[in-house]
Amino acid sequence: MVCGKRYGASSDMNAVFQHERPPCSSDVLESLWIPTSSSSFHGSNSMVNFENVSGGDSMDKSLFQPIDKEENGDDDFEGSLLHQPGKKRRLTVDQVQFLEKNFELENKLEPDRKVELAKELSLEPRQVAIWFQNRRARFKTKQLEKDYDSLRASYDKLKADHDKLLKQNGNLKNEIDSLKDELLLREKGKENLESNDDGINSPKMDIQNAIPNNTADVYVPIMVCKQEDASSAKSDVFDSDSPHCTENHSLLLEPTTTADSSHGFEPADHSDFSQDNEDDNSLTRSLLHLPPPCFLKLEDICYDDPPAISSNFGLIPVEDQHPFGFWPY
DNA sequence: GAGAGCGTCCATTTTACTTCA
DNA sequence: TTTGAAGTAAAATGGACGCTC
Repeated sequence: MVCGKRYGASSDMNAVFQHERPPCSSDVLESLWIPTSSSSFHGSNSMVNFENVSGGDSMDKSLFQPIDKEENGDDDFEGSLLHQPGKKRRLTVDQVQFLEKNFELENKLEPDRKVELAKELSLEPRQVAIWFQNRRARFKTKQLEKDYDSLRASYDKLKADHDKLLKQNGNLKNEIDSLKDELLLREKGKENLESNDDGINSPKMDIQNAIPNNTADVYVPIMVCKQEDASSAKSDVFDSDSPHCTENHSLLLEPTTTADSSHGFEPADHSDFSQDNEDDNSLTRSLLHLPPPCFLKLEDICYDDPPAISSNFGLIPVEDQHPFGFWPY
């Protein structure tokens, strides 16, 4: 339990007051409930100016005296609101209003202030203390309700954002799957094409013939490109009559200078491929089983417009490569 | 350190008052 | 119009706990 904690005067007190009314619902008493937000106060002890609480000089202290016997309807009314054992009386509108003003200034009650308020209102100090205590409880309840509403609104907003992100994630996954399917279809079509063309003048034969026997020869470096780029590039290559078509068969392979390599090259670094799941790796492996690339001796390559490739082959970031695997410049 | 006194907080009860059938 | 039950809000109570002396 936390004792002695102080509730600071909330800036929302007016809002609180708007929802709270004095314990009176009769028309006569309701007409007396006129919240005054511009009342002036005096004194270093933050006490509400008695005259100003209920509308100025016209309001005298009689309003804080016991209400009329007939209005009260109490036969044993003694003309005082001082505590009477066994009798519980509701505070008058003006008393409540006066207390509200003081509560707005300071929701804690110092002993001196309590006595002074009690004297002003013709109440027992104990009654004033109890009123402040109950008022703090009501204020706390209101604050809890407000906090709950605020938290609820935040939660709803976060949940909406979360659901939106989940939906976007699902859409992206679907897009990835569709792209994978498309890639597989292209690979299947390629294999079928190769099986039909197996024989003389097949690209495979050309490629194999183009592989030099001397692995120590200098080969044209290769580029690594995106999976889909490689696929599309291959399609273009095999469908093309371009004299440079064979250059692109090395897209997925890197040159190696190791003399003991049986083929003179090794599979390209797969780090640039999607590594999210095993499917991607299997796709990559399947791509590696495509027709061997064509390696040309450097001196055999003729460039109409030689690119500055010597330092970029194999180093070009995947993202920066041309989508079709051709020279990016 | 123990304890009395006083305060607040909290849960609960009591009471006043309103609404409605 | 009167009346009593039900509901509500506020006043008050009692216990637990913290702080000071």
